[in-house]
Amino acid sequence: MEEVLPIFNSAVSIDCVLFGFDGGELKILLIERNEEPFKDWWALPGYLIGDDESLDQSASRILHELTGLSDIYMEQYYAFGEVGRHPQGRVVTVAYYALLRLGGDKALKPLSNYAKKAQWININELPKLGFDHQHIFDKGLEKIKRRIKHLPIAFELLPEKFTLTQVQNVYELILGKKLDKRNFRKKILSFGVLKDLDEKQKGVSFRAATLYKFDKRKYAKLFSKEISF
Amino acid sequence: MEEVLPIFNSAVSIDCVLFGFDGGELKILLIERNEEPFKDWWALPGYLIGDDESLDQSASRILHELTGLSDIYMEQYYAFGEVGRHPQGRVVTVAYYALLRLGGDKALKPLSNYAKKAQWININELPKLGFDHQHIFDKGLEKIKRRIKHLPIAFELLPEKFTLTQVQNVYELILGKKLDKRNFRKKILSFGVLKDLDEKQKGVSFRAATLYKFDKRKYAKLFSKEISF
DNA sequence: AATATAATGTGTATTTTTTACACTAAGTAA
DNA sequence: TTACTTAGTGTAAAAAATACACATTATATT
Repeated sequence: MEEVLPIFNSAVSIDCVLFGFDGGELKILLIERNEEPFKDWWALPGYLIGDDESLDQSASRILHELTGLSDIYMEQYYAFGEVGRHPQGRVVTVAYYALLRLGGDKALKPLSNYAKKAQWININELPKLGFDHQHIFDKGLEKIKRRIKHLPIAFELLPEKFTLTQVQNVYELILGKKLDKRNFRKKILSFGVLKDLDEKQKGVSFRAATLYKFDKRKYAKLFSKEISF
Repeated sequence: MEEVLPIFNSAVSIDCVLFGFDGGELKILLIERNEEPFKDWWALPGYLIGDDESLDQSASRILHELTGLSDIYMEQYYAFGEVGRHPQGRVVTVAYYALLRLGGDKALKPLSNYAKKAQWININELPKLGFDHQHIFDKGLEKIKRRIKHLPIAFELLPEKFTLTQVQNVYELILGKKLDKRNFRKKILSFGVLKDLDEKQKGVSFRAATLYKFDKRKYAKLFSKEISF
């Protein structure tokens, strides 16, 4: 007696929640869609996985095609599969997030015309999003809030050289609350992943702050360590 | 100009990693498969999602059909989608875990004959598993290790009434190391979710320990709280 | 040159949390 | 009654988290 064989009638997509920090603001990357469904709507960059790609590979490729960005390490955080979430059929989407350093160099030019354009938008001024993307974004924000408390992932948002005040700004934006300056510095330095560059900020109109960079080797070690019970 | 429409040529499945605690051992629930591929192999209980079910609903239904268990709260933790992971086509699987109290009452009887049988197996004595299920299990174990450090989820593994020593045993099994008895008790009680039942263990051959139960209301509150930076 | 401005950068005392550590109490079995 | 086995308990020390305020420095203005 034979059970029903798998029926390949579904699709799997990837959606990317990319956080960026720019001009003191926390932003995410959205595209303006050029295709139905939700043509002309804003949405998270996302598309169907390819037949010969793992989920991770799909995520990188899709991000590249829709935004022009490459070499971005993204982390998978949840799969969304409500029945009616895609109007054209059953599409389960796997969501990824990443934290990015913004600033001049990385241009946004969709290679596919599936997206009209890609743009960084302040997370407090999000437009109405297509599909269930608002929900996917909300979960992504929650996720990084939890993460940032345990690991110094905030550095991924900053340029190579940064000041401690900038780091604190990122934390305050993500956590949505003010932190004490002295305690913050004490704690963030205690991770042991910041290197004092013996170098000052340039082009600021008041006292220049010391620049730091972060030590990738030590940073990587932190990820393997676990807090013990 | 028209982009390619979504092509519905994939399948999505659910796999469940159910942890159970019994006789001082940490076990997971496996099925012996009755269908190709991997007929006669051991595997995690899992099957394809249904057309009219969300992922969560599918997970509950599949678990029930393959093991007879119902009313189990499972949590999604990762999606696995390597290209060759399923020999019959592209199947992306979404993994769920749950912690269960074992013991007499819950019988294991697969309703579907997709599984020959379901059985609890010590996590240190796992057989070779079909598909990439060993990998899925490994990730699930990692996940609960991290979780148990922050939230008292171990109680989900215990019977309604339990002793503090039993709780400690569960922690030690999951974390894979010995813990100090006094410090453990201090900490576990400090969560404020345990209720002293003023009642002793019965039928043990030495000094009987005090029984506790856990307070579901306070327990639920813990989940919403966050540790602040 | 002097002054105002705005952000940088620093220390300590207090409280809370974590850790390390060893013996007595109670119940059962022989 | 004795031997055995597990339950149950406290304290001191160390480490981490918190609360809190002012002097310093570079620039811009007059």
